[in-house]
Amino acid sequence: MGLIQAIRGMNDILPNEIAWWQRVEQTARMVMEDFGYYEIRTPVLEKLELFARSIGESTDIVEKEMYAFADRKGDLVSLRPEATASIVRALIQHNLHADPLVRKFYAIGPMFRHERPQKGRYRQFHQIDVEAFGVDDPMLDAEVIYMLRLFLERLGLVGVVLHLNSLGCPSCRSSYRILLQSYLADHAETLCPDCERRRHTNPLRVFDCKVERCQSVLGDAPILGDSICEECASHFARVKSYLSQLQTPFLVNPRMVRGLDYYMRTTFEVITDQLGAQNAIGGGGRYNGLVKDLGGPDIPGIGFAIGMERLILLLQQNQQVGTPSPRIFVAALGEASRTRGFLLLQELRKEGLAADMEYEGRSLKSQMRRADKLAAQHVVIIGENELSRGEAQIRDMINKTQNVLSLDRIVPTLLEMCGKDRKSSNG
RNA sequence: GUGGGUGUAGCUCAACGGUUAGAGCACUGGGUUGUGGCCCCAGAGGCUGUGGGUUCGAGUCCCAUCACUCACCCCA
Repeated sequence: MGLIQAIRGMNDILPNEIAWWQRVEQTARMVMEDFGYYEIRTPVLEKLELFARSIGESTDIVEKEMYAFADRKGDLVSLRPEATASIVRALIQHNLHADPLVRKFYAIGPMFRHERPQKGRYRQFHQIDVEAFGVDDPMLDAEVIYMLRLFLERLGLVGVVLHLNSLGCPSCRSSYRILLQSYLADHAETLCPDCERRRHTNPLRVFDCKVERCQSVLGDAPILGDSICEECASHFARVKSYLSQLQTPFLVNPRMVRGLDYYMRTTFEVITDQLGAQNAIGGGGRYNGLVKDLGGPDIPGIGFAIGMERLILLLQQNQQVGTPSPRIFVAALGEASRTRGFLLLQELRKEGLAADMEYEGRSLKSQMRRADKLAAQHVVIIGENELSRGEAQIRDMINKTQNVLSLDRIVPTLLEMCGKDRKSSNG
């Protein structure tokens, strides 16, 4: 089609799937707020520097995936590729850390990364994002992970595994890095070209490689967990202990490395095997140095993000959502009846009843068909005969029964019949 | 950014290089003076993604381009 289309990798979310989004968002809000999180909304556009400094100059996200450009004034800006940086910026800018009550935030909204689209990967995608500041205790690490699990459980998600790791702190990681680099140097000729490059730029990332040769090399590689400092080790041990006491299953994955530089100590990912190549539906970790690096006070932080598209794809594979609500349909025959029906329709809506009609004066049969398609529970039929007597018929579409009522009793009667659940929507 | 696959009706898909491009579902009307689902009949709906080329002739073959899709890469 030569017509204007949506930009590549950016999708319309159409009415027939919006119920999924609403359910996920509502569930998220309920769970997060029970845990003491407050919603925050930050701009989708930020100064480029914010992302470069927080995520890391040499990460893939910053190097090649950002929607970055110069605005009309010449300032370098970018659509946000993730939410943490913006929330930290807002925290610092508004001194939110000074308020002991408001240090836990959640945000829901679109993110942008210029990658080649694929199943579960889009250029505009949506995240539910959670950040908690000011607490270094592993109790919070465990609680954050527990909340993530509870959220997914409440949605009825099955078949996902929580991977857990500790990346250590900057000091123990740098000593490990040297260890790993020398090991990789010894096996340099076996590595794939990508890993040969990564060996210098970001050796930890070699663990993510899916090439078999590389994985076999890594079998004997030094493990980060063996060389983290005592403090980090004990932090990690306590996280695991709390999780066990919370009966939250996890899989320690010493090879899990995450793609953003600011993570340290606890990191985690929720993995599925049902989405093809894009197997992470959520992930996060601790980032104690980040607030300070961005010019704020030296306070710790931890958070995670959930990919809504991926989550919903998974839910759709295993569940169904109903279409909303009780509906009343007004069927009218003849010009005067149509006018009366139109006025009645608006009265019903004013009373909070979901109702609709056929506006184009089709045959009664056609109108009944439409009512059936809409799954209307009741149809109000106003023909010329009824109108002349000041009456209408109410047909119960489920029981196939029908009776005559005077027009002025229609609204109260329908209110009584569907009043109880008129605001329910079975999601 | 690199590779593979696919673009035909609103949707799912047919059509050996050869008349006027078909089917199912969905839609509209009728079968029933004014009553839904099932059934039957009829109708409407297409610049075959776009632009070039080969050919007497292209939905079909070639090139380009755009989009979708899967994978690499990376991540949510």
